[in-house]
Amino acid sequence: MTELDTHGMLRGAGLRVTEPRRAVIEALSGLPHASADAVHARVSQSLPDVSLQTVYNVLHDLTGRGLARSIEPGDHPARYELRVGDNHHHLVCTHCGAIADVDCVVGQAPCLTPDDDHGYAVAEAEVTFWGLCADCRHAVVAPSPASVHL
Amino acid sequence: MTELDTHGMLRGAGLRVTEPRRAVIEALSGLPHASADAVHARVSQSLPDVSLQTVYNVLHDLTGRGLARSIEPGDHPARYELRVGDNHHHLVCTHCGAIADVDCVVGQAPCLTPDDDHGYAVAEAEVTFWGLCADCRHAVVAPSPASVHL
DNA sequence: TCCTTTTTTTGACTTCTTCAAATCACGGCT
DNA sequence: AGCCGTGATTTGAAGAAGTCAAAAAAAGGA
Repeated sequence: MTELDTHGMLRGAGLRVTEPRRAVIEALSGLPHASADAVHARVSQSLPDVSLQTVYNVLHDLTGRGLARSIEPGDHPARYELRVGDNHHHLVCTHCGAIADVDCVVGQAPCLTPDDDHGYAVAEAEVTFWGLCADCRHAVVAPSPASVHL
Repeated sequence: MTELDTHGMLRGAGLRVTEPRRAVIEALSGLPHASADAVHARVSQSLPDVSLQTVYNVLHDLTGRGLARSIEPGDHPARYELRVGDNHHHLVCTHCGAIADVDCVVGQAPCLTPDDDHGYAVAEAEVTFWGLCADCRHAVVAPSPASVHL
């Protein structure tokens, strides 16, 4: 198991080392693809006084310095991950919003060049796979109205 | 120029034909990638009493019946388009949210199969290219603080 | 034309996220 | 080791986008 060097990460990015920030990084490490709320809940276990606003601030700082990445799937709340810079994509559950990682599908830079860029300076290509996660397949598809038994 | 058969589209989808609905489809036809607000503004030119809520209702109905598609780019408000079922993707401006169409990049179904689907029933692959549109490149990048002249 | 069902309106409300001012604390410096 | 300035956190309020719900209006089949 790789030791998580929160101190080094923060200082390396030019950020001050504080308990809330270390706790957010640790939360994200244990909960990849967590929402701000989920991070807050996790952080609150060890630091009950950290506010949700602080979690938002920290997540904003981390993403701004490249230590974290935010994923904003459709109309689901934003989620955050520490995996950055390795060009991977996401499976998103249309029902519950759960997210899973997908390593780059076609070689290393899939679909990275549109044939016509319409004058845009393209910086990044993002691939999102939409579907039902295993849990929701069972919960949503399987029990038809008539077959549900409580 | 193809004539827009709003009546046929609606009836074909099992929806009643109403002025607000025809107007929304026409707005979308003239403004591809319009937000609900933009559609409402356009519709208001001919039908000033149509509420924003109605526009939301209509857009919801149209997307539900497959007549329109909604695009939800990151933290920008949702946008809508009539082009459906032709597997194209989008260039989104990170600064202003402008959207341009990109025809399918790699063959016909790019990156459509993740090697590991993590138990998800994948229904769709969405590719989004992020970058600066031509206007924003000039507005944001070009004028450095010192070189701006009012 | 009448009647049922679908649409539209109105207005309040939810959720996620950001803004702003005041307080607090990290950490470079002496 | 202690001070101080800048950067971090808290608090509380506000904002944007979209949804919910009940009542009024209109579409279109009989």
